[in-house]
Amino acid sequence: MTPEMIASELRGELMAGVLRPGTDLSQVELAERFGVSRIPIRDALRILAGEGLVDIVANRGAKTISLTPKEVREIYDLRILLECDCLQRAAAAMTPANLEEIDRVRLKSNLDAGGPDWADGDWAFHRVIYTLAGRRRQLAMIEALRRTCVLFVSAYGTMPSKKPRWLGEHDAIVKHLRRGETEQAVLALQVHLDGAATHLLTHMKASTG
Amino acid sequence: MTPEMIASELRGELMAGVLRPGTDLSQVELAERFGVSRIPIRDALRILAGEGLVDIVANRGAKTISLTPKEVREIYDLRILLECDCLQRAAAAMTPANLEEIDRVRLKSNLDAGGPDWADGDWAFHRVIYTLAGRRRQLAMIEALRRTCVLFVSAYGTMPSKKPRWLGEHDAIVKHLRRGETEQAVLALQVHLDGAATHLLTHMKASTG
DNA sequence: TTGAGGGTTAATGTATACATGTATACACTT
DNA sequence: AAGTGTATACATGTATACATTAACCCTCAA
Repeated sequence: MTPEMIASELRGELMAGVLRPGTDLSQVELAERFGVSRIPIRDALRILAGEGLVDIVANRGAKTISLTPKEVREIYDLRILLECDCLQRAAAAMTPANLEEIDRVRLKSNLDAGGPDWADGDWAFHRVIYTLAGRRRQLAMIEALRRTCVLFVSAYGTMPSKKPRWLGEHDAIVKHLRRGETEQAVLALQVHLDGAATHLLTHMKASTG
Repeated sequence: MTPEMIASELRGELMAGVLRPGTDLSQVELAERFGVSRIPIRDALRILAGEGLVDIVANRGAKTISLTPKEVREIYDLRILLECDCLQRAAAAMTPANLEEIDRVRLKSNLDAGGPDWADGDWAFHRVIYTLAGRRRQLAMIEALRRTCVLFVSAYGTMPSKKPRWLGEHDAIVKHLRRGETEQAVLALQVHLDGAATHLLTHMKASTG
């Protein structure tokens, strides 16, 4: 049980909605649970804090992040900025073989839609596209932002209600890419992300106020 | 000496060029130097790793980051994306009082130009503008990216050679903002950052190969 | 000479014990 | 009765000691 493994485990629970936003993360509890001392737990919490999933306050412990609607909106705006740029760069380097691969991943990810692994499948689709841009840091930043979103999406669990819409938008993006309509593909991605943001914000405001 | 204080101290040395890119950071050495045990040192290193200034490899220690020219280019591209967007949002919310404040900071920062505090002054100028956008996370991301750049800029120390150019570009940005020419201000910022990237890359390639 | 193997050394990683800081509850003052 | 102060309990922070890993060097054989 290395700190990385512990961080990975906690990250999974965070993103699956098991640990809801704002949950206290006690060092002693986690140490008992993972069967280690508090030292590697502290390391794991620092790792997660570095990823922006956990807030650490000196002498007062760690808790999972808790975002205001305004912050959620900002994060989605950042994703739009970074992901649309990534898509544009990817489109410039895209080959027919890439397009086939993308559509294969899309169809496979559709099978996960609505289920517990939906977030993974969705990300697999987006990632296979973004990877073509050859931008490691940008991809890492996008993934970090996406994780914080997933934490909240899972906590509210209302995405399946619009499953056909999300899948249709994925389809639209691929169609535009096939036709070489980069601008429209980028626009479709922007609409896709903006719609997800609006959807999440609606449910956040409705449930907590 | 809390981990935060230690991290802050090391961050300063990194950005001042005292600790050059790729330097090994021994826990025992740092512990002796700061007069604490290795535990708070480990915490400090994790904090810096979260900021992207230090790379930690399990069982093999920590070292200051070392970037390839390709990565430097990517980071500047990300800065262009995030900072231009920030400037655009800031321009939309800008009042005459804000413009005066910005020019005041600009003039003050000119005094630091070429000296050891140049990076601070430069950032003060950019930050006073970006803050108006009201985007905390975006600003934090920009600052993190900027820090990694400063680390390399300091290490090569060739920025003063083009001092008039950088100051002139700051001036141009403010002039465009004054006239309400947002698009041109954004373009000027893009040119400013791209020029800095090109300058740094030229010297990186020339000195190390 | 070169390459593989093992042993030594020095670093990091972890556990335990102790120190410090924070929160809660209760008594006390106003 | 409300607020403040204090004591106690509990969580986090740190130091020391030990375990473990990795790097380095030396030996030995091809």
